[in-house]
Amino acid sequence: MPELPEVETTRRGLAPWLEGQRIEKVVVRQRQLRWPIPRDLPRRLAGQTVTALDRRGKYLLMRTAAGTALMHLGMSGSMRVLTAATAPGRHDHFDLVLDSGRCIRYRDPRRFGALLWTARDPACHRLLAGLGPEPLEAGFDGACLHGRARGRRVAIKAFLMNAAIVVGVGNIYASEALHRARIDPRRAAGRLSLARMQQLAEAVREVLGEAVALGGTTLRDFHDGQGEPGYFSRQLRVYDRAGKPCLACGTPVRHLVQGQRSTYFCPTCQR
DNA sequence: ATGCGGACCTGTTAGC
DNA sequence: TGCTAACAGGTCCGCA
Repeated sequence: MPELPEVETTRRGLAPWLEGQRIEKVVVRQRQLRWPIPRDLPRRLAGQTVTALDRRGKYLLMRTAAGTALMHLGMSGSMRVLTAATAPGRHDHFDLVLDSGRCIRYRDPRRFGALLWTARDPACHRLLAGLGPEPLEAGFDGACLHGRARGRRVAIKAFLMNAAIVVGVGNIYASEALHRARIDPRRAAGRLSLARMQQLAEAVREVLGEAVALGGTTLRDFHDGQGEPGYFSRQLRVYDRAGKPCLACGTPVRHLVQGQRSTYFCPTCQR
């Protein structure tokens, strides 16, 4: 479900409720997520004050003086602000109960998400250490894409979705960015000129930036911390539009499968 | 080093 | 109407 814009939307929605607040306790109902929630995590987090809620790629970093909780929403995760008394549902796997009486509840039907703890600099954590640049910050541009693509034969779409190259671009925004940059998703990454990579970097920034501004994309079930859907869905130009006219030229949008993931593109606009 | 396929898990929908 | 298969927004890991 969540790509960078959805995670950032979640972060922005939760930050005001978390930052400066003390965590009274952590209630774990289901430990088995992508990795088991560490047994000592509730003990380490209880009594701590949240100094900041940050994001790195699709990970949320909840910082405290004792260490940092890493949270990932996987494919189907979401987090909401509730009052602690609200009855939990079947897939509500853990709660962060605050002194204020609020409760940040994590829900994830498929359990591909994660809640982990690190007492050290989270940037050095094995899951974060190898991540590429943030697409909406300085350090990401066409030159870095071009440089990293040298000699590589992977399809540009898979390349773009590789978090070691750039973080935050998932299946929806990869198709959207390639359409805006007019690049065929099947092209070998190493065969694209610097100029085209610059267009692609710009398209990635544009798509993700607009999506963040609209609160992300809700296709089926994404909702922010307040339970609101994202409004970028309407801006999607190719994703989930197979057979419908390309909004630029009218050619029917094509669907294909790359590496077990759906890709959508316009065979006329994208070369 | 790179690239590919499988693995993790549940819910929803398309098709027979 | 009911069953089954395919598919869904992620990404790590092991193997060739």
